[in-house]
Amino acid sequence: MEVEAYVGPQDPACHAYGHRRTARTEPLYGEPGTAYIYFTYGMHWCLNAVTEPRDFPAAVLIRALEPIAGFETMRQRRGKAPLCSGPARLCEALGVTGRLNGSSLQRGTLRIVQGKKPKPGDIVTGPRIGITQAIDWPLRFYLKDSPWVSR
DNA sequence: CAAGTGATTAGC
DNA sequence: CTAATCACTTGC
Repeated sequence: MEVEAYVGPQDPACHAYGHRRTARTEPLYGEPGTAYIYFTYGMHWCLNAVTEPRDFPAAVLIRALEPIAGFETMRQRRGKAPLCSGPARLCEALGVTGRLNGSSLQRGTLRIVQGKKPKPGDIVTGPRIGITQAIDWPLRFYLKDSPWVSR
């Protein structure tokens, strides 16, 4: 329902800005379809999908999902609504942690698969949330009028 | 609105 | 080594 793009070495908000390559950012340099999962603010996990070929460090942050199954499990993990609206909320609901960092999102236990194709014009863009650099880059993409987007 | 929380990072 | 930062969430 909602993602943000972090588009590589030239993007000041990307963890791999200036080709920063450390233990944390290493998965960003991997195959497209790799999970990049990082821990932030001392308590939250965030899930990204690596998007570009090996050695070009770019990814999309998954910010919101439409929950379609496993409500009871997600409810137990989260304790409350919203279940999957927010990058750290959806990780908690799905049980996503650093254990899956670097794994394949195409063949692993956590997968991203083709869903309903949105109609032209249903996806809109806007500024990314929660960053201080390049805030004017319209790299947040979300489904118009969706009740599931985080904002 | 501010606090919580600890890994990560740059800079000595 | 130290200190600043942080792609967030919750509760006031």
